[in-house]
Amino acid sequence: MTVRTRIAPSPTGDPHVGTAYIALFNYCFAKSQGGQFLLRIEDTDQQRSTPASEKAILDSLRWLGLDWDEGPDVGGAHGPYRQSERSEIYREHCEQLIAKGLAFRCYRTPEELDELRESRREAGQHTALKPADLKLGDDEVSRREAAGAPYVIRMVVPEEEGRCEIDDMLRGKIELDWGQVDAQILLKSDGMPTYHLANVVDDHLMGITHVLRGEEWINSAPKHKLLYEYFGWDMPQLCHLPLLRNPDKSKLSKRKNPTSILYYQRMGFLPEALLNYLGRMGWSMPDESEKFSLQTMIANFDIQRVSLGGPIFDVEKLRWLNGIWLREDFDDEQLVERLQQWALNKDTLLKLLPQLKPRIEVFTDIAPLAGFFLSGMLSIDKQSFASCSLDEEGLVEVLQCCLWRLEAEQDWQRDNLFAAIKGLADGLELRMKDVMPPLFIAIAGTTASISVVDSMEILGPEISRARLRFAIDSLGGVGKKKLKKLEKRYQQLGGQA
RNA sequence: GUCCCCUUCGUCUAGUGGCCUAGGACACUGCCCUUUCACGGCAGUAACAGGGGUUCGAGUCCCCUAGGGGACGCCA
Repeated sequence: MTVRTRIAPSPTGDPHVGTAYIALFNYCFAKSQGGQFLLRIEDTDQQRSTPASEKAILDSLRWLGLDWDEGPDVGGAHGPYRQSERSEIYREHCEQLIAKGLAFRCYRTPEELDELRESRREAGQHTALKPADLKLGDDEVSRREAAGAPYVIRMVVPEEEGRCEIDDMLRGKIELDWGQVDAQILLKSDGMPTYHLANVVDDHLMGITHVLRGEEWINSAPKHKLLYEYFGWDMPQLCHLPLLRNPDKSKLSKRKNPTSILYYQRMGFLPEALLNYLGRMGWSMPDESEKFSLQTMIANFDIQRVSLGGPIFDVEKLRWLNGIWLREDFDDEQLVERLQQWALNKDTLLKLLPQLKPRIEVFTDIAPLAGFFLSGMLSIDKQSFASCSLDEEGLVEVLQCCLWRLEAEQDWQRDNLFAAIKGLADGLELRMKDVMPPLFIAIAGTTASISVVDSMEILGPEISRARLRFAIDSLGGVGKKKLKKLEKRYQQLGGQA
């Protein structure tokens, strides 16, 4: 048996706990049956993937203890495969399908596609575009071809009504309408494959026998089934896992919850506890025990014990579990080691010292000055911002815009951070004198502190962003309507910058 | 809007037709331990979404309704 998780680097470089969640179940499923666990990196979307974001996600999985196997040699690369390195493979497979009449080149422009969808929406129900909808006259095709117009390769799908049956290991038979299945793009105009093509081709070449993925993929399963048929390959067993949720039950998102594995790492959670907690999401041990190691989970793993309701990620319970882990499974020596790995080490001190030295006279001055570097969320409330020049509404606006700006910041260094904040202040037509104090309070808890951009650099993006969010919340948060207005304004600024 | 998935305490869950007077865990409350706080121990509040079937018997099987979520991209 061989399973594989596809990992998609996020544009911000944050490795998402949802990814680790899926990876964990793939890992346990494979290992419990003596199988292989492979990784595949999605990097054909130029927006998302950078070497840094890839590294971040691989490091995170390794930190959690989810080591992947060296899979079969597919297209000349080992390890966690990268799609873009083998774009030729996907093109070849597309050509095969075209030759068999199961795929076609499509020269439709984005504008035409919008129109087609719109008219379909008005007339009927499904917005799925069929090959017949997309077809152009022969002379029009050759005209665009001659003009060197960009094209994509799409798959042929059934035009007529009917049902497609999908087998799910947990849900049994799922029936979906062919009507909602569109002529999916397989190869984008830049020559890169879409998930759907890459997924099927990779899985076949890698010898994947079981696919465990998030339930957001259920609706595209018919496309995948069709592709397997087109290629004449056996389809792996499918298994759709529930999605992790925010407290408001929507799909887990960073706006409402810290979702980055790096955040939990920086906050001082143990990888053992985080992994354990993820294993309790939608899954339970036969004896219902709460605390278990990865090895224990594997030894007791039964995919049928997955419960289908989307579990809410509850940081409170994760904290409790982490406390149990560090009390029960670590003696003082081991804990010292973990603490040093975390932040209590020479490197951290060396980073802090240049900031601290001018401000201290004796060592004991350090604790009050640098305490916020070792803290999670600070104990601040509305009162903490009383000395700021802006009113509460203004404070929230500034902090929210800063948050957005800093969420987009790829290169987390003091000078970049300063430039970002300065640019934002200019755009908002505010003086730095008004913008900086709330930032100081959000990041350090007080305006009497070391440089805020240096602090942010040392704290790292995860904690810094979380503190900004926390500060916004302590000021009462941003209402939905206001958020939209603000977002518009912020986007206009983005145009200037 | 259309299609799909899901539904047991506030939250994570046990439950695979009789063992369910629905069990455990987090959180919360109270008590004990303790110079304090925490840890630990003990106890308490709290759920089968609603309605119809099937069955001798339904949290468990079927149907309808409601609610929640997801998908409808040259994102994954």
